[in-house]
Amino acid sequence: MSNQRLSIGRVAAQTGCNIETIRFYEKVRLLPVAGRTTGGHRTYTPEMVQRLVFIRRSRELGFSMDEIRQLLSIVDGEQVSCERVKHIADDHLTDIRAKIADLRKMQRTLLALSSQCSGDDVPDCPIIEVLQGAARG
Amino acid sequence: MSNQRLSIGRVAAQTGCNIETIRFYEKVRLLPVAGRTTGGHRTYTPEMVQRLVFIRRSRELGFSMDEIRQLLSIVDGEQVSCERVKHIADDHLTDIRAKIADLRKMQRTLLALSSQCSGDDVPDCPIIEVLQGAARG
DNA sequence: ACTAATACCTGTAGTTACTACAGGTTCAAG
DNA sequence: CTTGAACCTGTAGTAACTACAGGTATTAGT
Repeated sequence: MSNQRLSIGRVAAQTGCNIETIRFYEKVRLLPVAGRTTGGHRTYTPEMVQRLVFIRRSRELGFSMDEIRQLLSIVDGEQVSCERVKHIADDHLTDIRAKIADLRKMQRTLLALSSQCSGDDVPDCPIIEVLQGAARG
Repeated sequence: MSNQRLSIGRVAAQTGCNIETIRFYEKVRLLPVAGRTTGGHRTYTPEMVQRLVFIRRSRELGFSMDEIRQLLSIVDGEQVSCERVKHIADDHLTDIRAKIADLRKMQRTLLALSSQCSGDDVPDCPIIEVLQGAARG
């Protein structure tokens, strides 16, 4: 492979992203169509690697592909608008808060149930009873 | 419809589950195959409704279909083993804790970034900078 | 230059837990 | 007996990938 164009395997190794995922991002147009060698293997410029890093970091922060698309279109635009970025981030924070609240509710209920459950090999299980329809506090 | 066998629509209304979901649960064998009228409409006994309630409650607590299958097989068994139920519940609690931890990490990072972001219509956005590769504290 | 090992290619199907049709049949009420 | 609502089957779509199968390119070593 020529001097600075990288193979997909090297990009994967550098970014910690796996090969199928890189191809997948191209398919769903998060990444631009890669260049090709004469034999048809994909080649990547440093800029594309950078973009992939951006995508991965965004995913790590829980942004959806759709949100990432919006972020990328801002980055690709003439100038970045901090306002629009903040809006996307804050919406996402609201989602995260809601998910945490849901999980905590489950956790509280389950902890309460589990603590009433002896864990012995007995047939009377409070967890099952609640699931089957007993009222809950 | 005869005296105590309910139509799928009534079951849906009673349980708050939607019709497609009920059919789906039958297909994936969380619910037993429903009876049929001569014309082919599904009919449900109160026991089946009960089972659906069980499934729904379990889903509300975040149990996966697979975990629910395990819980149901315990319920269907000769005798309920509180030990096995508690084990499933406690594993699930571990999952929940991990998910909450992940979300909180995202939340912390995003809050830090968002707070540095003026939200003005300016081109210098700290969120974008971090996503593009600046180091992070 | 040749060969073998590894890397890469395309395309499809599977994952979770549903939801949303399309196009047809049955049921319940009047 | 008709109409409208409820129901039927089967397929495809959602999110974000992952895992093949079956074939071709590249690269390292001789």
